[in-house]
Amino acid sequence: MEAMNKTPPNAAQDERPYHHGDLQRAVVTAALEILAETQSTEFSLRELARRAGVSHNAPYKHFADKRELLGAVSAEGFELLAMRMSEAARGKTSARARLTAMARSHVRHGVQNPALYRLMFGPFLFGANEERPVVELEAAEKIRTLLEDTIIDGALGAPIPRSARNASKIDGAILNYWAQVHGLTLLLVDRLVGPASRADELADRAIQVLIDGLAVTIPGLPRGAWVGPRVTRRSSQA
Amino acid sequence: MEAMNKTPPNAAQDERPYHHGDLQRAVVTAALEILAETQSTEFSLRELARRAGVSHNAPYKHFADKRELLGAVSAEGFELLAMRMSEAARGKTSARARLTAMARSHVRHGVQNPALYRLMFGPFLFGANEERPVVELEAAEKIRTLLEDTIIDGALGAPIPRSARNASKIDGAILNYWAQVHGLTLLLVDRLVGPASRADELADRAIQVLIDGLAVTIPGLPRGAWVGPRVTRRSSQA
DNA sequence: ACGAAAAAGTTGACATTGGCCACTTTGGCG
DNA sequence: CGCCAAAGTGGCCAATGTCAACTTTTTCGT
Repeated sequence: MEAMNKTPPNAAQDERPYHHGDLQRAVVTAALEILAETQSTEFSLRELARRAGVSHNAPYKHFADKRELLGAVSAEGFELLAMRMSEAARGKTSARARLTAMARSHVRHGVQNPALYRLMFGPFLFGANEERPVVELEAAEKIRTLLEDTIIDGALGAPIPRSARNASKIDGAILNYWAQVHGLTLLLVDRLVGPASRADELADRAIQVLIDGLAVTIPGLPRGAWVGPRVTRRSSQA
Repeated sequence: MEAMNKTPPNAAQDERPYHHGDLQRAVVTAALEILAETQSTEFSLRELARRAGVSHNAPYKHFADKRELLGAVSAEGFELLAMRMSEAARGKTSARARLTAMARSHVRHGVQNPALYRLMFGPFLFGANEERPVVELEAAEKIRTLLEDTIIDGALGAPIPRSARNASKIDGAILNYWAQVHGLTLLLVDRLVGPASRADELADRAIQVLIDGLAVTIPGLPRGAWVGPRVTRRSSQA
C-alpha cells in the first residue's frame, strides 16, 4: 500500500533525498568556505556538517578523521595555486616574465586566503614523524614542475638544458625561488611585513633580487639534498 | 584542636607549598616542553596544569586564556632566537660572516623546534583582523635591528650609512633576507625540502645568492611599504 | 527480478577540552 | 593581630572529535 510515496522524486528539488549525492565534494567545499570566513583550521566538524545539511557524523563516511578532511582541502588549495600560476604564466612571452607572473600569483594566492595557504604548507596534516599526505605531495609536485620548466626555458637569463650535470643547479635555483617567494608570502600573511596591498611590487623585487643573485653563478645543490615533495623520487622504482 | 597539622612546613621540600612560588614561569616552561614533545600547539591547558602540578584552573590566574599563554611562549621563542643569532654573530670579524652565521642559527632554531617556530611566526595569536601581541612585536624588533646593524656594517659588500636616503634600501635588503631565510626555514620545517641535516649548507647558499643579488643594485622598498613589526613606528610619536 | 550486502546517513553516547563560577588557602601589610 | 587581595581548588557547562549501533538506500550477483 501507498507505493506512491517511496522515493518521491516529485517533491521539487528541495526535498533532499536521503543520500546527498556528492557529500564528499560538498564537505570539502563547505570546509573551504568556513576556512575563508573564520581564517582558522580549528573550525568544528559539526559546524561543517550543519552547513552541508547532514548529521554531525555523515562526513565520517568519507573521511577517516579531521586530518584527512583537511588534507583534501589542502590538496584542493595546491591544485588551485597550480592553476592560477600556470594561467598567470600563459601569454607571457619571455621565461622571465613567466617566472615573475608565477611569483605574483603565488603571493596573491597566499594573501587572499591566509588560512588556506598555511594549511597547505603547514604541519596540520602530518604528525611529528609522519610523512605528508600523498594527495598533497602530488599536487605540490605539479607546481615544482611548472617552475622547473620555466627555469629550463631561460627564466634566469639563459636556457639551462635539462641534463644530469645541471639537475642540481636547477634544483638549487628552485629552492631559492621557493624560499624567497614562500617566505615573502608568509611574512605578508603573518603581518610581519606589509602592507598586503603592496604584494605585487614586493614579489617583483623578490624575483629581481633572486635572478640577479642566480645570474652570477648558479651554485647547485649539495649532493643528497632534495627540493620539493619527494613523492616522485620514490615512484621511479615502480 | 589538632593545631599541629595546620601548615606543616617540616615535611621535607617535596611537600609543595600551597602557593607555587613562580607559576607564571613554570607554566611557560612546561608549555615549551610540551610543545617540543608533541610538536603541536593543540595541547591542552589541563595537561599543562597537570605537569606543573597544579589544578586545571591555576594558570588562569596568570593568563587570561590560552592565546595569552601561547603569546608568552612565542615571545620566549623570539628572545631565544635573538640570543642565538647575536651569539652566533659574536666573534666573527666580517659583517658578511656575521650575516651568514645569523642565517644559520635562524634556520637551526626553526629546524630544532618546528612547533615553536611556527608558533612564533604563525597566526595562532591574533585573530582575523587583530594585531600581533605587543610582547611579540618587541621581541621581533630586536631581531630586525640585529640584521639592520649587520647590513649597515657592510654585510652586502660595502657599508651602507644609515641615512634617510638609504633607509628604504636597507629595509628592502632586510625584507629579502627575511623572506629567503624564513622561507628556507619553513620549507625545511614543513619537509618540502631537505634533508634537515643539510640546513647549514642550504642556509649558506641562500645567503650567497641573496648577497650576489643585492650586490648588483640595492633596489629599495616601494614608498609606504614596511618591514618587520610596526611597533616602533608608532612609538616614535610617544 | 530479487534479496543480501555494502554504502551512506542518523541518533546516541562518552571522554576531553576551554572557560566560568564560587569557594578556600596563603602571604603581606597596616 | 586582623584583614584583604592574590593564588590555587573543585565543580560545572556547552562544545567537540570520535566510536558504536541502528536505519535507509543503492548496487549487484544469481
